[in-house]
Amino acid sequence: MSGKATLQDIANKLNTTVSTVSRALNDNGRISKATRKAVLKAAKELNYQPNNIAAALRRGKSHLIGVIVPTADRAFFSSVVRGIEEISNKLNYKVIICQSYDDFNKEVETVNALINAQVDGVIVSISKKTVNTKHLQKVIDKGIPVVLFDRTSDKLDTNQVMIDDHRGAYEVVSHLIEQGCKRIAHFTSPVKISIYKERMRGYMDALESHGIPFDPELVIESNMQLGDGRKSTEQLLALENRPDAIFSASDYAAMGAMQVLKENNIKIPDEIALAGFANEPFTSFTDPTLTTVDQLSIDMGHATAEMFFKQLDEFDRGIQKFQKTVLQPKLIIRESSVKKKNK
Amino acid sequence: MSGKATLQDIANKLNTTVSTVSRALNDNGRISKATRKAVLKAAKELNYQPNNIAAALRRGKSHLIGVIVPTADRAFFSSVVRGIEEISNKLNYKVIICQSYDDFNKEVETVNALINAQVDGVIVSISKKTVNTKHLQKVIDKGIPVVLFDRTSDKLDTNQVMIDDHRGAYEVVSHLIEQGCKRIAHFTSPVKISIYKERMRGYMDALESHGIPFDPELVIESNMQLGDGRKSTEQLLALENRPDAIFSASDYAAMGAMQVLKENNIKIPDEIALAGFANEPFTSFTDPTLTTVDQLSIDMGHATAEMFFKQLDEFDRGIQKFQKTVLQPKLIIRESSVKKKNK
DNA sequence: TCATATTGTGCAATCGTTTGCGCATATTAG
DNA sequence: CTAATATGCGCAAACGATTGCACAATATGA
Repeated sequence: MSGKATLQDIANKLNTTVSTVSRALNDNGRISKATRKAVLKAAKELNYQPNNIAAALRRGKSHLIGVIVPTADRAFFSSVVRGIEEISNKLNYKVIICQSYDDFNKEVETVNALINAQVDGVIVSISKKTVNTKHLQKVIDKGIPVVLFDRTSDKLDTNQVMIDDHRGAYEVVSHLIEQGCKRIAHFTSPVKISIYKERMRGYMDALESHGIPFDPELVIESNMQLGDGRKSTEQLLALENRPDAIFSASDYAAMGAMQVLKENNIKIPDEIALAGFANEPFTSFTDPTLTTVDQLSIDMGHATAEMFFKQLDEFDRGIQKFQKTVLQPKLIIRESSVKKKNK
Repeated sequence: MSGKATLQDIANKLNTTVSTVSRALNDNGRISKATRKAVLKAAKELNYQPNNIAAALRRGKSHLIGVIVPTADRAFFSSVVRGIEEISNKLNYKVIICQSYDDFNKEVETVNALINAQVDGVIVSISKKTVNTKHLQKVIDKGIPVVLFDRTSDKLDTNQVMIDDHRGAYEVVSHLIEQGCKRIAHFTSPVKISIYKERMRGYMDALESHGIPFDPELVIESNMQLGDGRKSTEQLLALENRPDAIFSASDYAAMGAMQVLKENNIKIPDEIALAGFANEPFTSFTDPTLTTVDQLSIDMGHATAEMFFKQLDEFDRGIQKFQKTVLQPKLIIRESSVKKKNK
C-alpha cells in the first residue's frame, strides 16, 4: 500500500521543495551534485514512481502514440506495429494500438478517441472503406502529426511510408513470364486504395513490356479473402481459354486458388502457376509453398516511427513539410511458380 | 488551428463557469435542461474535445488498460487482445498493447512503464522466462488490478482466465487413440509454465485411461518453434520403434513435423498421425490440414476483460477476492489425424 | 577588493478537469 | 403563507508535475 509517493513526499523527507526535487530527478536546470544524489536516494527509498499524467498535463505532451490498423491479427500489421514499438519504446514513448476493423466510422471514432486521450500523434493505415480523410486533416490542422503507412491516401498531405507495390507486382509478373507463362490472371480488389491500384498497374506494365496482350477477362475483382479466391478461381476454370498463371494481390485469395486448383487436380505450377502478395507466414507452410512478395514489415515499422518522430520534432519547431518514403519489396520465389522444366 | 477549446472557453462564451460546463457535459450534478442544452451546443460549435489527461489527473483514473503479451504477431494473442478491446472500448477504456518478446526483464520494465503511464490496471500473459512474479505482486499491492490470461502462474494470487489445457490435450490424445494409434509421441516445452504442464498431464492421463503404457522416449522437449519441431521429428524417426502419432503442444512444432514427415515420404495420417495445439490460422491451409485444439481466443478476450472490469469495480469498493475462469477448448479434427480406414 | 557572473534553491503559477461546499432562487408541503 | 426542501449555479481547492522568475550564496575576473 505504499500507494503513491509524490514529489512532495520526497521534498518533505529532505526538507526541500518539489521544484528542487523535480529538477534533480530530471537532471535539468541547476542542481548540486549533493542534492541530486540525496533526491535520487530518497526517491528510491520511497519507491517513487513519476505520475506521467501530471507531467503530461503540464507539458502538453503525453508521450503516447496512437496507432490505428485495420486489424491486428494480420501478421503484416502486427509486425509493422512491432517495428514502430521498437523505436518508440527506445524514445520512451508508449504505443496505443487500435483497430478500425476496416470500418470507416470506427476509424473516425478511434481517431477522435485518441486525440481526446491526448496522444502526441497518430500513425494510421487507413481502412478499406475510408473514402475521405477529413478526420485526419483535422488532426493535422491541430498541429498533431499524422503518419500514414502502407494503406495511404493521395488526398492527404502528410508523411507516408509505403512499399513500391507497382514494382513488387511488376517483378512477380515478370517472374511468371520468365517461367513461360503467357496468360496470367490477376485477382484484385474493387476498392481503389492505392495498394491495389499500384499492383494492378505493375501487372499491366509487366505484361506490356514483355509484349503480352492484356485480357480483361483475366482480371477478377473480389474482396480478396480466401473464399473470394476460391470463387474467382472457379470462374477462371470455367473459361474456354484458361490462364496458365494467377497473380493474386492477396495471399489469402491465392490460398483459395491453391485449394481449388488442387481439388481439380490441376498441377501447380506446371499447369497453372500461382503467386500471392504479402508474404503472410502461412505461405511458407502450404504445399506447394507459395511465391509471394515480402513487404518488409519490420522495416516499414522502423521507417514509419522514424518519420513520425522527425515530424514531431518539426511540428514543435513550426515546420510543416511532408515526405514519402517508398520501400522496395522483395520477391520471394517458392514452389508454386517454378516450373519443373526450369529447375 | 482551432487548437484546443477548454471548458473555460465554453464558460466564457456562455457567461458561466467551468464547473457548470463540466457538470453539464458529464450530465452529473444538478443542471437545468436549458443550460445543459446551451453548453452542448456551444461545445459543438467550439469543437470542444475533452482533455482526458486533465480529467485523469483529477480523478485518479486514466481509463487506460495495459495489456502485455509475449508477442502480438501470433494469431492467438492478437485475437485475445481483440476480444479485450471490444469490451473495453464499449466502456470507454483504451488499451495499450505491449510486448514482452518472451523476455523477463522486458516484462518487468513494461509493467513499470505502464504503471507510470497511470494505467488503471494490467492484463498479462506472462513470458516464458517469467520465474517470479514480484513485479506483478507489487502492482496488486498498490491496489491496481492485475488479470492473467492463458499463460498464468500459480504463484500469484489474482484473477486468471485460462483454457482447460488438460482437457484439450486429453481429447486430442483420446481422439488419436480412437483412430487406432498406440505409440503417441508428445512435443512439449522444458519451460514449466502451466499450459505445457497441463497439456502434458492431459496426454498422460489419456494414455492411462486407455491402457496405453507411457514411454518417456516419446516425449521430446524443445522450444516448440517450427525448426524445433523438425529436429524433434527427426529424433523420433531415428528410433527403432517409431511412433504412429505425434501430438505437439504447439502448432508451429507440428508444422515442422509435417514438413519432415512429408520429406521422408511418410504418409500422414496413415503411417503417422499428427495433431497440434492452438488452431493457428495456417493449420487449415496445410496439406494435409492439421488437427488441433482451438483456444477460443475471442471468448478468452471477452472473459478476461469482463473479469478485469469486475475486479476494477471491486478494488474501488475495497474488495479483494480473486477467481479463476476456465474455458473449455474445442477439438478441431482435420485430415492429419483421420485415418482412411476410419473414414 | 569590489563588481559581475554563476550556481543552487524556493516561490508560485500553470496545465484542464472534477467536485465539495455554500448561497441564492424556486418548489413543495403543511 | 411560512417553513422546509429541492434545484441551479458559482467559488475555489484539489490532482502532481514543470518551469519562469527572484533571490541568496558562492565563484570569478579585473
